[in-house]
Amino acid sequence: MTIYDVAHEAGVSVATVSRVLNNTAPVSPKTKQKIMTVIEKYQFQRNALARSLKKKETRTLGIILPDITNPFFPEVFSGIELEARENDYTLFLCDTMGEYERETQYLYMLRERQVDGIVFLGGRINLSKVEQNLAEELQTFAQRVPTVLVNGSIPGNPIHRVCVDEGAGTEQAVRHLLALGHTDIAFIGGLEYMTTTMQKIRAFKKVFREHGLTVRKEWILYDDFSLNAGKRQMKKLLHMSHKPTAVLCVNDYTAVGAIQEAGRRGYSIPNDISIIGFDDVPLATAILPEVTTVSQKTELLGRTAISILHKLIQKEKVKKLTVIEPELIIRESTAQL
Amino acid sequence: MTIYDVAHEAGVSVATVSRVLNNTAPVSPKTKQKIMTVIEKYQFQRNALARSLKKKETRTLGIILPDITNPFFPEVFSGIELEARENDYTLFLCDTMGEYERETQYLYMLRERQVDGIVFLGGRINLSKVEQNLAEELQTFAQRVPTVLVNGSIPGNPIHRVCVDEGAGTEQAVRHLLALGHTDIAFIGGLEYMTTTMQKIRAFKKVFREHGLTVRKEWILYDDFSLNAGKRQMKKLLHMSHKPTAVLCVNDYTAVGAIQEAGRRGYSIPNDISIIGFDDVPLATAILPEVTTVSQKTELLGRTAISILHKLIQKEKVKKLTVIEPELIIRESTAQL
DNA sequence: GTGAAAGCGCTAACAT
DNA sequence: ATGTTAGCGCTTTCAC
Repeated sequence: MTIYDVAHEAGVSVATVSRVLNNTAPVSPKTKQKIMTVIEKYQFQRNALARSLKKKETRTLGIILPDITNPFFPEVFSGIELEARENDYTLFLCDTMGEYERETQYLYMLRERQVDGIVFLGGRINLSKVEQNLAEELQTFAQRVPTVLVNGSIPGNPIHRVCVDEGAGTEQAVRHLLALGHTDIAFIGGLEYMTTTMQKIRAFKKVFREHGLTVRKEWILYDDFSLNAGKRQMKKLLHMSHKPTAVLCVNDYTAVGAIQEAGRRGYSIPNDISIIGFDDVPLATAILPEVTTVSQKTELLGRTAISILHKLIQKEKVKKLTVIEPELIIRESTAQL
Repeated sequence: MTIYDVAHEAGVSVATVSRVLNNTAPVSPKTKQKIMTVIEKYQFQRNALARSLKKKETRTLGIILPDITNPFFPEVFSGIELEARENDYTLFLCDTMGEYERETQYLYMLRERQVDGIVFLGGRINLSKVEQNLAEELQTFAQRVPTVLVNGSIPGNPIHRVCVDEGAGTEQAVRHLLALGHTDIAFIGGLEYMTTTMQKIRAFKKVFREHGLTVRKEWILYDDFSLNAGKRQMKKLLHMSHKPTAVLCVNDYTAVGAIQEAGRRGYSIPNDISIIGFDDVPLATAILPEVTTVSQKTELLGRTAISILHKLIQKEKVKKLTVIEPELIIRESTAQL
């Protein structure tokens, strides 16, 4: 059923039907009524494809992320969805499952589908050294379709982005530990070549330096971002002759893994060791002790990304970088030395 | 840039360009080459809107689910994505956040967008008594666009569905507990009017009946599906004069909540109380003790849903109901009485 | 092997 | 207030 069928059945022209559908010009109550009756009778729904083709706007957005299974992403997706809904966008969700090549594929696919904009999380924009061609590709893309990066960047920062200040968050965490009397602090997890990891370690070192302390190189343990990373590296730490009294983790997932491993080996958290996470995903309050962590304000992060993207789409002026201040959430996994 | 521009630049007709783009008819190597050159030079990408409008197929699917923040759903979404990708579908993700009204909105929206099919998880199809009009709406919808329901149904089962046999899974769990010597078993969580809850309780009772046991009414504790539900109801249980020695939880989330609460009150799991979850989300292995649970085989579930949907779309014959057998995963939260 | 042209369902400029 | 009509960018039939 098309707009023509409706027009015919109601004895009017397609233009008039279009007018009542879009409320785009005055139509007499009578004809309007006639048309509405037909629409309801046949449950007519217009074809968004045709509409978008003509209007050159799809009201659709692409979200590219590396792993929906990692609890951080559903949380920010939730914020994205909320804000998108308010602005009447529908979302394509593209999970690259950590493969950079797939990012490229999705980028092309989304352009073919004429999305009004995209938001890009994780993946290549988290690499401290982005391959030249990956960066260029994304930049070229961003010139053609409005794009915002979340918690990441590419060299030269040519693309709009919204970021949590992970350095500031880490500083808060370290200061908290210091205030509790800890100076033997280790850092667990995160791939060395990702900015999330680097920023945190940099901030960690900075605070130490300010306090005239130095961080022990053997206590900086790189790994991936998984639960098992936390377990593995905690185990390593616990085998050392000189053990830290507190450990900072790259995210809540690894923190939980670390806590589990410590518990399994008979250590009591936080009495024997203080542990601190990052992100504040629901998992952080699921375990005993509940994890002290740094909130990324995930919902706000998602909402902000869309609100910026929306402005970009309307060609409003927006500043290139929006920073979100994280917040230390003190719970049960940290204690006085 | 359109196909016309390409045609013009290459000195051929649009038909020919279309032919090489779609490989839909033989084109001489020479002209093909000319066209490819132009395409690469200008980075031409075709407009999927126009294409879909003409072909009456969009290669898009709508996924409607109640809460992407609940770890069960990202897991099945992952399976969905995997299978969708293999069949070249792109996904609209619609999170209703538990609001039935929003399901309706998304249903309409997806039809306007001409999706080739939808998969529907949770929400109204999980209600043991679906409101008449909600059921009808969905049924009418399913007649017009291929639809598959995951872990749910509506009266009369007119729509294709794929379900995990939650009853069978629960039976395995109860038998496991029985085998460990437990007969004082409680059940925690789940809204009373949802099928996920009902099916489990029914199976629970059935196994008890078979063994000549009866379940204590005061040990069946309804609540929602959250972590806090687990905490709340475990607390209640622990305040009773006669306490169960084992508890069955409606999902892993509540199981973890229950474990946390028990631990907080000084009970040792599984020594004092055995606890068993359902779903087998990653959370289940994140805590100490790792939780014994029933795997829903989430990835398989997602993949199956799409593979059925795909067949439906191609108008292949598919059986109305596909059942997936769950599997008991014995870990650390259950022990001999 | 290639081209001309109709048409997918809609919007919007122009006419009445 | 309403109708006519020209596209939007593509696929596909029908000619040649």
